[in-house]
Amino acid sequence: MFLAFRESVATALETALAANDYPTDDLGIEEPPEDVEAVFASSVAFRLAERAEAPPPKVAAELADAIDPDDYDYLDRVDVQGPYLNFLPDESYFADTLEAGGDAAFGRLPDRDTSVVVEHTSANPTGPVHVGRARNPIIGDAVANALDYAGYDVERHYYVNDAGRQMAVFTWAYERFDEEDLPEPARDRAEYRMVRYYRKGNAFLEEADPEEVEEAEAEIEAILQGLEAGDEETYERVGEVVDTVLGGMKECLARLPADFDEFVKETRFMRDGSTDDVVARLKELDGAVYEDDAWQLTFDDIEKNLVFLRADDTSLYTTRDLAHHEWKFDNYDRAVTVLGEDHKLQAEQLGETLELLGNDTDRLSNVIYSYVNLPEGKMSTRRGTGVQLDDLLDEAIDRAREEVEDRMDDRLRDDDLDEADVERIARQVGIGAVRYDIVSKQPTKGITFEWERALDFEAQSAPYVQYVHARCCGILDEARRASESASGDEPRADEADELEPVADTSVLTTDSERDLIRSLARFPGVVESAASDLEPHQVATYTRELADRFNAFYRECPVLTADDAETRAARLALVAASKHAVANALDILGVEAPESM
RNA sequence: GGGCGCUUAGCUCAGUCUGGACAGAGUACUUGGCUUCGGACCAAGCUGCCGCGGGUUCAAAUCCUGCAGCGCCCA
Repeated sequence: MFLAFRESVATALETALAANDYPTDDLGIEEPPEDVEAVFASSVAFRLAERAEAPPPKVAAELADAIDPDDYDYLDRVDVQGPYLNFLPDESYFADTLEAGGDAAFGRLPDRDTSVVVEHTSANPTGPVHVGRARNPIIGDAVANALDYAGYDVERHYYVNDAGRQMAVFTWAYERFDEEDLPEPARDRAEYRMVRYYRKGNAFLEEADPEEVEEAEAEIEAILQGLEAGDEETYERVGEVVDTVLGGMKECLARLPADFDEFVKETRFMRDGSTDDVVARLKELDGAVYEDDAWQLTFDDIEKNLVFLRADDTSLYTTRDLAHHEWKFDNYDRAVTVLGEDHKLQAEQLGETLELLGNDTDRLSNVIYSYVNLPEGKMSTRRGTGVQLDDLLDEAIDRAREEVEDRMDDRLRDDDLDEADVERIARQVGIGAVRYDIVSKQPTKGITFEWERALDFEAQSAPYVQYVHARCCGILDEARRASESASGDEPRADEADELEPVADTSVLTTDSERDLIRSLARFPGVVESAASDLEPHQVATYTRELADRFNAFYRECPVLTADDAETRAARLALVAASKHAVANALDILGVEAPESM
């Protein structure tokens, strides 16, 4: 309704402007401050004042007069408040919102028939996922979810850098060292076992006799050359290491959960010839030069050249990534990449080069986030410094479990939570809190990881929002049981929230009811905006507002014990809509919505 | 040295792209509220040179510019 109403307002304004011979390129539509009753407002009168040779309030009045609300859907009236035009919705706006909210898919936008590939995480398979990287899957997954809700056909990809020096070093180390010479793994899972070889290998290259290091470097070089030459045996050796480590990392990411439709390997674009093809086309470009023993590409806007082919004819990471991105363009309408700020220059060069190669780079967007650092500095898989994501999640779950147990005695509701429930709630709340904390902030802001802060369940956190969902479920559950015992019929098997299809909003008269329904109406607009800006934190900001509004409503308005049947039915519909909005908003954020907690 | 990003209440953050109605939340601190649908809740109070200086504008946290601090990147 929100989006349809915005359309109406835009059309109304445009028509009124045109009728008065004003330009229609700037409508100045905005959402007014909270204490103004309107859903939309326009500040256009400010800008027209000079041209009209009249003060803004007068222009605003003139425009308001030119609009007949009857001509536009959902528009009840246009108020003039000083220089502002305020657009107020009619009752059908609220009624339609309540009806739409009854659908479990509330907030999902119509199919756009447009495919998007979201690439995220793409961490080199060198070892356990640490917290420094954790922002990527959490933001990436939420971006993908937001696009999905906004009606795009979304594919989630993890690009696997299996052709670089890191993997050659890893493969060499894995074959070179014996397990009995390694320390115990921190955790009994593939990537924790495997990373020991990688660390040992790197330490060896730094500390061993120069002669031995030289020998090792020759073996590493041989692996790289083997990959470049398309040698099958080399692929298999490297592939074993890559797949094993990646297998463990997948398990870790699945705990968030962050799942992928496809793991796209870099070597794929070496083997299918597309990297060679890219190289050939790059050489033909005007900006291509051979300098300092390498083929490079110069740019107009970027100072730094892009080296795309070494003297020994080996390709570089970015060269292969160019082939990768052209493959994306061939298979998807749009491509979104979530990457750390350290890759920003690379990404700019990549975009420029794709453009020079004749691609339409408007189809490509990047979401860039700042790294999570420890108070004492950077995290590193190679050096073994940092906090592992697994440890953070375990700790979060442990603390959440303590909370659940502490609160057990205070619970008003006697729904007898058993051991399995406690464990479920601990997991939902613990992991939810970690994700919410990360996804609710602008990605460009730096985060310094601190245990206490990351695991704060108070504050504007996931549990606060999750609690609203559980409350809604509790009320709807009560309502269903009451209706079953009253009717004496067979228990209905369908959803509790389908109980009361009647949505007569005219009985919802208190401020808290109106505020809540207003917030509910905005939800599809929030989804739209979060998806088009690729900013899932907008959804997190919204969940807080919605939760606030719901709690205020809950306090003011008894639902099950409402004065009359109509009010009860309408309030139940409000609860059902709230439940759907909260559940779906949390779903976008990748946070579970518990039915009880 | 050059490029990019960040800087808003004691603390953690929205708001900045697209300038517009008195700059908002939470937390902390001070109060008050459970025989009533779930108190992980609600209500009231307190909290600001929006990093600093200049500019554009009827209007600047928001745009431009110089500077500082922090982060990232570049040989």
